[in-house]
Amino acid sequence: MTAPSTKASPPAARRRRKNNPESVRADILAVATREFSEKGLSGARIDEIAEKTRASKRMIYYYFNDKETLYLHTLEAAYQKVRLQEAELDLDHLAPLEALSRLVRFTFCHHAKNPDFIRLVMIENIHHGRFLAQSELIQSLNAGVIDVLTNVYSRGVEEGCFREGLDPRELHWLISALSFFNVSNQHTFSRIFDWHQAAPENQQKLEDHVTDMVMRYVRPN
Amino acid sequence: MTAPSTKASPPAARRRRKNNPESVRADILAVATREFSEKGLSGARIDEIAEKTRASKRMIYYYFNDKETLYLHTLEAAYQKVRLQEAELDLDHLAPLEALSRLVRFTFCHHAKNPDFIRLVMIENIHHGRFLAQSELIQSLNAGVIDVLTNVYSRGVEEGCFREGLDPRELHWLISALSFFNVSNQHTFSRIFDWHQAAPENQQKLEDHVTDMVMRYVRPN
DNA sequence: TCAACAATGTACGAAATGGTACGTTCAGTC
DNA sequence: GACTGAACGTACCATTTCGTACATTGTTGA
Repeated sequence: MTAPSTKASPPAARRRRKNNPESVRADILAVATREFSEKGLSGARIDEIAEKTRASKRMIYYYFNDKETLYLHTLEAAYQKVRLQEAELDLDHLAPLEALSRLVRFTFCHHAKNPDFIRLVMIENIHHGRFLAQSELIQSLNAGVIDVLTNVYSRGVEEGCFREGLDPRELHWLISALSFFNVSNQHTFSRIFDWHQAAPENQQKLEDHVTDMVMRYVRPN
Repeated sequence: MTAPSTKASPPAARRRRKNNPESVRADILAVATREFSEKGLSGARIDEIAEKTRASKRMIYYYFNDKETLYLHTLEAAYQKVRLQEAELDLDHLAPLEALSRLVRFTFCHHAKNPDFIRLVMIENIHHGRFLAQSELIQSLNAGVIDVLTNVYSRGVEEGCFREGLDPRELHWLISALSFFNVSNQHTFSRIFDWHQAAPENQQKLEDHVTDMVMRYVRPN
């Protein structure tokens, strides 16, 4: 029975319940991201997400209608975050060689630093991309990535430091593949070949190899 | 009440129940492979596996103790199958360039033709490779892969058609990454970039690019 | 000030799900 | 042919898990 201090005026110390929809929603989404990325759509438990949230299970169903919708929002939020980070990359003022090399290293490091995102994409692929297909948001977000590469690549071809005839989309595919695999298959690869792939020195080596590989692939002759 | 014909002698037409342990076990494993690779460890349902089997749920628990053990056996069987197919590859009598190129194409095609295996590895990575770690069988199976590559690579270096200083294990990593990603991320990549990656002509293009990329990576200078 | 709607807590329900108890049939041996 | 252990079927149980009904509290605008 803590007396509510001066009923409605200041956002004072303790109130019985402070409504804060946006924060609750964000909190749920953050917890859901961890849970889904860790255990997958079917492995994650709504009750467990609820427990780890400041809110209650009721709130999950209040803001997101059901488990699958929550998962979809999680996926969308993850893609949005990625695009925001990518947008910071400014390659237009760099020479093509330098720009491409930086893009590759950025992608590699970015994936390595965001395993949650990678895992969500893995999980989404296990589900045949069925949720991603429902999301117009994600579709629209990803147009720009290819544009950046197209720009860099065509500049490079003009200047003669890249060979002709490559498709920017396929180039993006190659860069993605190497950067993605580094995170997605780290556990099995490390265990099978008894090689601590996550160790900083090995990560550095892989980053160099991946960059080197792409650069060798695009250079003339 | 079909009268059992001449009680015990010939393996005649219809009997009430024909005990066939090995076949039942194999059947369960085959169904489990499909279910686990399709829906993951937590997504697959024992009841559903049982339904799709000629046997009953009781038999699953009879031969495999619980869900996780069944999953582990599924994983082991998948790895075994892969190694058997790889063993058919005979590269020792080929020139290094030809041998490496063939190895890359083989890996790429093999992965493409065995999405179940790829998906199981994805799922295993979602579980941090925790089951693979329990299996001495899988650990032992995978030693040979690197040996083959080491052989080809060192021959190539001697003959001067490969550059020095590369680590066969890292080379294997690169080949795996490109071949694996082609299957594992097909759904999200196709959907995001509105590109039918699974189409034969695109698969052919990717196979060529991947091979090309590896060959350019190892060649001298 | 007070109605009206938004936000939240509590308790519960129904179905799904992993696993088991218990009984029956098969197949080889003495 | 009786006996024994392996192979198998049926029915069931205990828990988990998604989701909801219902009551309550906060907030905002007229």
